[in-house]
Amino acid sequence: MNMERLERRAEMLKVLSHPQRLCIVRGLITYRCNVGKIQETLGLTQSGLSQHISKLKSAGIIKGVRNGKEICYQVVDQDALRIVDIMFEGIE
Amino acid sequence: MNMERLERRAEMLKVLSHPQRLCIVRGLITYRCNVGKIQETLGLTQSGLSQHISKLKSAGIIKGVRNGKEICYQVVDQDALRIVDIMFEGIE
DNA sequence: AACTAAAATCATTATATCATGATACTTGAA
DNA sequence: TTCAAGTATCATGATATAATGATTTTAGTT
Repeated sequence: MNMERLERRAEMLKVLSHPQRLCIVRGLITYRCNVGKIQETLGLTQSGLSQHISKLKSAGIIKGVRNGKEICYQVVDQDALRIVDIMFEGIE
Repeated sequence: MNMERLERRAEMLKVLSHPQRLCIVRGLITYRCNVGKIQETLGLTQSGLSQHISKLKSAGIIKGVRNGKEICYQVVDQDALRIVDIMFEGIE
C-alpha cells in the first residue's frame, strides 16, 4: 500500500478538520480570490486567517496568485473540495 | 449557520485524519467486526489500537457490540464512510 | 524616499495529541 | 473461583496545534 500517499491524504484531512478552515475553503470555492473579504465575513483576526491560509497552502489545498497588493486564493485539491462539500451538506 | 453541527463534523474529520485510523475504518468497512485481526494485520499495539477505537467511537464514527469476549465494531457514520472511500481512491 | 494596505512571520502561552508501557476490567471456560 | 483472552484505561514524556499580539515583508501610491 502506498503509505506516503495515504499520509499526505491524512495530513490534508487534518488541515481541513478545523471549523474556520472549513469555512475559509468553502468561501474560496464559492467566490475564490477574496482574502480580506473572508476575514471580515468570518470575523477572523488578520494573523489567524493568514496562518490558516498558510496551512491550507502547505497542504496543497489552495494556491494563491498575487495581484498587486492582494493575493487571490483558490482551491486546487479536488478531493478537498469534495470533502468540504460533504461537510456542509445540510448546514446553513 | 449551524456551528455546532459544523464543529462536530470537523471533529469527525480530525479523528479520521490519522493514517492508522483511516486503515482501521477501511478494514471495518470491508470486514466489520474483527478487532484482533485488524491489530495483527496492521501491526498495531493492543493499547494503540484500543485508543484509536476509543476515539472513533467517541466521534460517532463506529459502534461496537459485544459478542462474548470479543467486541464487533462497524462503521455507522455514513459521511465518514464516504470520506474514507475518497481517501483510498488510487491507493494500493 | 516615505506612506499605507495587504499579507506573512515570529514569539509566546495554553492546550491537545501521539506513542509507549503498565495496569485494570470483563467475560467465558476449566 | 481461578484463569486466560480480549479489551479498555491510566500515566508519562515528547511533540504538535491553537490563539493572540507584535513585528516584518511586499507592493503600490504619493
